[in-house]
Amino acid sequence: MVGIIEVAQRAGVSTATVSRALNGKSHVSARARERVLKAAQELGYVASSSAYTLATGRSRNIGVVLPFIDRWFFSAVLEGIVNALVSRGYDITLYSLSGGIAHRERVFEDLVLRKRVDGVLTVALKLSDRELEKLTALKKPIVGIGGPIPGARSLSIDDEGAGRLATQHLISLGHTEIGMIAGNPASEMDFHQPYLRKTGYQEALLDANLDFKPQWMAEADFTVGGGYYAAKQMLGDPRHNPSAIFCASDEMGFGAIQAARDLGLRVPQDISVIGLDGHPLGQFYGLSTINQRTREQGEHGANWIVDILESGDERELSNVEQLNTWPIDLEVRSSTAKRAREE
Amino acid sequence: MVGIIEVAQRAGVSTATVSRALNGKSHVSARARERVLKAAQELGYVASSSAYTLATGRSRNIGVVLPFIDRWFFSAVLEGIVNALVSRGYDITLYSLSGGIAHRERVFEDLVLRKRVDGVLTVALKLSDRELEKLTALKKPIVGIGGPIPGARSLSIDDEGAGRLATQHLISLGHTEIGMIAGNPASEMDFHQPYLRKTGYQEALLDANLDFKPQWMAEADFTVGGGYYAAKQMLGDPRHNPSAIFCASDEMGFGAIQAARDLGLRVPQDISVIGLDGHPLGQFYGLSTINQRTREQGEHGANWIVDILESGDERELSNVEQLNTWPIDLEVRSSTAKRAREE
DNA sequence: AAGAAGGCCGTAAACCTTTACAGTTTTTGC
DNA sequence: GCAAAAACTGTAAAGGTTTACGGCCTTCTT
Repeated sequence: MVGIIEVAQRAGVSTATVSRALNGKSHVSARARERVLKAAQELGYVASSSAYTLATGRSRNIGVVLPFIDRWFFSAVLEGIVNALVSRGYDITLYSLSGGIAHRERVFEDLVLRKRVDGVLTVALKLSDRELEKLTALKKPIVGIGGPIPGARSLSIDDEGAGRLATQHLISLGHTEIGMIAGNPASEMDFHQPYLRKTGYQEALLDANLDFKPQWMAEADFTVGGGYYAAKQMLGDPRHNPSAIFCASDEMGFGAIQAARDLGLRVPQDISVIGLDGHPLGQFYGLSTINQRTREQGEHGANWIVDILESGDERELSNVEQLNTWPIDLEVRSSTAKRAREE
Repeated sequence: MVGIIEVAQRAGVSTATVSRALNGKSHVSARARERVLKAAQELGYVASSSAYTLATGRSRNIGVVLPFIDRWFFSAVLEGIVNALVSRGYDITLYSLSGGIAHRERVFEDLVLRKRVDGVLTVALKLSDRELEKLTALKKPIVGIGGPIPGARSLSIDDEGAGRLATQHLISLGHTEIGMIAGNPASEMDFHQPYLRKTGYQEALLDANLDFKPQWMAEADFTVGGGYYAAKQMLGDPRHNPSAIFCASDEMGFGAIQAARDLGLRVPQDISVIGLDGHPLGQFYGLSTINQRTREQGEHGANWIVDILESGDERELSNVEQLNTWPIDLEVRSSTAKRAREE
């Protein structure tokens, strides 16, 4: 294995100079730098990251923690994070919490703390006081994507506002019996969107003086399956089926559309459906939605944490509560239309 | 920062004993072990992974390289990999190649080689000779998932056989004009499935003495969008539209179903569609498919590489060509039916 | 009871870098 | 051309762990 010593010998300089030259530090003559670069090239030298980390205390590695990977929202955020991080020269270490609660404890206790990462990016996760406290004590910055983190930085859409906007869109089309398929907080670890989106929906109804029936509120997984079953129950009940549904995610929306079809209802003539996400499939199924540009959220969060790390300002590393609100767009397609139901 | 020295002092032993006790090695008395464990617990000690790596040359970290993250196949494999790896105590470092070719070079040259990972898991990727050679020289095992890797271990379905099976299913339903939407090798980095699945399709036609028209073969992205546009072209041409289509991925299949609908064709009465993957959405759209149990492939590949690393046999670390064929299942749903078209 | 065997344990080297500090050379200003 | 400043370079310590080796203490055998 070729180390920095071999490079130094071949270039006829000391290891200190090699290190400086290779890391682009100043205080090294052009001539020496050139020779070092040449020697390193010829020997195929590449520095050992563990020795680098041990010596500097920095790993150029960000830990990313998410509850799931194979659901669209999470993989899209992750894609954005990875792209941003590699282009800034950082590695990413991936932690998924889908293994359950004990597993989660281990992730935060063991892994994150082993001087292994310079910072932590969480996606749609609420950190416990204990977890937050640990990270804070270590002066490792945390940035949360998709949900506010009390006491730390976060980047999130205004979930309540999004719920309100989606509902208002339906109201503006003349709908008065509006259902919602909301997320199920318990089944989704403990992120925040379910509650907030529901609140936005209720507020919009209240503002418009519209009725709210408990039968119009269902809780389900954030998946196509969840949306399908919930919509089937809601739409299949002839006593009080709504004429429009707001789904807390696009995937639920796809399920709802399919459920409507299977019940013989036409979308949007018989039933309007709006989702929330900006899933690429939405275009094909004509699903109206609130686009939250998920991948860009990931990129932005990743760049943010690197900015903090590279600001050179030690104080920046402490966690401070700071919420960055990410803009959203209403994207109207063919799954929502004017209310056509006879009274 | 509390290190091994503090633990040793508190436990009244040497650092060597602490290390041995904590790593479960022998040659340490029960009494000493107990005191060490207690001291470590009280101090909240957790070993520095970089120092461990530097001293042992092992990182307990596997590099995972994939071309995309936010496409279903890849995120599903990744989910499987992550689950298997964390439960065996390994970290994962993620590399996505979606940044382009220069980026790819960097991943393999810089990152993978920095003694940073103990092994590499690639997903649906063909390694260049150069890349393979580098890894081989370092005695780091490679396992490829989803495609054979010449000169290294790989785990893959029989893509050709899968293509044949899907096509034979359509033939068995009486179809004689069978189209295929195949992958576009150029747009998809350089993995192998596109070509092989196409071959299987052609062989099945040949075996059954069926015609093959060039208009029945389209190349597209492995996405819903790709399938949609390709199917629309193929089905929209009244001169030679097929009565069944085999799509090289389920997502293409969803696009094809939607295209058929938009053209006023009923699935499966007017047109049969079969995909390949086992995408969870398939259930909702009734897409017949070849299920390749993607997530389990990821788990299996991950366990395989850890087995190699922990076999204790140094020779195992060298890469040898070895192909493990992963079984597939035909899953018939409602998108394929007996040919009903009048002659 | 003496000697041997073997289990425990500690010392110190090794892993590979970065970087503070000190020393040397070059440049600059007059 | 000289002194001072600046730029460059080298030595060696530091970073936190693992582990080879040698020494000590038990315990067993005869």
